[in-house]
Amino acid sequence: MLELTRAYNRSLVPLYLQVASVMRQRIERREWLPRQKIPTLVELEEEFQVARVTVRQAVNILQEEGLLDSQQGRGTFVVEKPIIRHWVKLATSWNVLVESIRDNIPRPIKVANPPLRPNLRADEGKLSSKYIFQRSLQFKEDEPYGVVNVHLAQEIYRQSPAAFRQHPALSVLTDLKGADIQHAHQTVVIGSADPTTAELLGIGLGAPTAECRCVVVNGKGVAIYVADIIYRSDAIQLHIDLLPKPAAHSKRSKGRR
Amino acid sequence: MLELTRAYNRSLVPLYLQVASVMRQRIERREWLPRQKIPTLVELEEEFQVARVTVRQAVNILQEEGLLDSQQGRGTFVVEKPIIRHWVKLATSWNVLVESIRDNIPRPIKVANPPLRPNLRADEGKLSSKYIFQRSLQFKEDEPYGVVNVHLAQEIYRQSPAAFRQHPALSVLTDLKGADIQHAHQTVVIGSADPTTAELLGIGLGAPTAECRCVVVNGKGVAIYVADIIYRSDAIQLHIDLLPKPAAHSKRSKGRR
DNA sequence: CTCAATTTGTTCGTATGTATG
DNA sequence: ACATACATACGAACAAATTGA
Repeated sequence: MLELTRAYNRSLVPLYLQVASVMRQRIERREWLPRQKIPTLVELEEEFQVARVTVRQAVNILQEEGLLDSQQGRGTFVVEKPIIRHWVKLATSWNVLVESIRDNIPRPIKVANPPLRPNLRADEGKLSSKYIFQRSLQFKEDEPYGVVNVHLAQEIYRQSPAAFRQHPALSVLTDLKGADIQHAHQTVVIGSADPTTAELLGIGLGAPTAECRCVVVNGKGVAIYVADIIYRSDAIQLHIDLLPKPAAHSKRSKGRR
Repeated sequence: MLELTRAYNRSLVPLYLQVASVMRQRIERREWLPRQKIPTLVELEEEFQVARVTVRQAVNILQEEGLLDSQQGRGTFVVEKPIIRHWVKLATSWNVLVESIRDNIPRPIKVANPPLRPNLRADEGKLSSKYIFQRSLQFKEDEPYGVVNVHLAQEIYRQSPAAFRQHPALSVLTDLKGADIQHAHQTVVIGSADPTTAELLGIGLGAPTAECRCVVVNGKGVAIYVADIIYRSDAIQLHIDLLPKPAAHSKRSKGRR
């Protein structure tokens, strides 16, 4: 390393990976457009203040990811159709959530030592006496993008075990008569992949993830459904309508389509 | 490295960093509680299948982050009050958003080469003829946690330049008469820090971030306000009420707390 | 066609970081 | 703590392909 304490030092990850993620971002944000020639190695060296070889390592990574294509003597180009994920839109309302789940074909995963009960914070609801644990994987185009860990109160599970084994728990829950759903909420934070998740999603240990926790509470304040859903960070997107679009008469409860 | 192709190989990040992020996660998720003794080095070696020194490197990192405390002969312990962020709750409705911003004291940042106009997708609205660009930093307890990049249509800015220079654009916009706000939406994806953002937020290049884009469209379909807000990933949390809680009389506008 | 400029690709030597046993 | 192996990063020099004058 040089004598210079550079900005990159804040991060412990290798330099060429840092450079690669900045370049990847430029492609995803369409600052570098498909088929376009990106700056030369010399220019990139200067911009990032790194050696030739380091830029090359970064370019190699993006080549293997199918984002860049280098040609000796000509330059390095963004490929014609860089694969950019962010397909799955996280639901922001109950109806949309249930609808989107109904189309899913989650693949169940056997789990060796299932946790007995969810790790509930006090404000999330009271614990039920016993829970059933299920884990499944969500796929899109044969690629796993989400791990679903569901704790379902046994009293609920008992009402229709067959259905719960075959279909997503949430949609069964919605159709269930005696569920008495009172409240449902979801929190999302950015986390990092633990070994199990990394393995299931095919991402690196510690790679960024979106951790969604969805809790359904019944009339007695008991959490009957607690799901921890972990998405790979590049698979999801969240869309929030802050104001209703047409803003006609601001009807609130307009029948559940 | 051994001859073994191990799971960790999926990630190019150094092993000890991967191990550190798993351990950090356990503390944040409260699987390892404050003051609790964590597994011994030997146990960790076995679990992660890495050498002693590698575990120690990971522990060192978490010590410097103020999460762990090792005592020779006794063991390694989670500190009493591990600093866990996730304070800022991302707004999911217009009113909440405006309210939360009103309390903010963003610190304006000079920007050398401001972009002329926002990079709008077709479905986000039509471009206005000219925009004003502003950048500011959001702080909590003297720590920066968010970078706000705002494009404000000049026609709007002109109506109250003084206010727009002093207050958050969104709250001024809300109070403005001639704004004709028709629709507002926000999208959130997980991204990674570019050099500028990394510098401003004091995080590593390529460290995970939450990228929020908030667009306000007027009656003519013109985007009068386009904000790109980049948060450090550990500072924010998103809370979505899927079903209204008490469902009593569903009072909506109940005075500004 | 040749030449020179441009640009990617490769190699060497050295220093430091990472990971193992 | 030590010896070993491999990865990361630097600077510099050189090779090979492309382009346009």
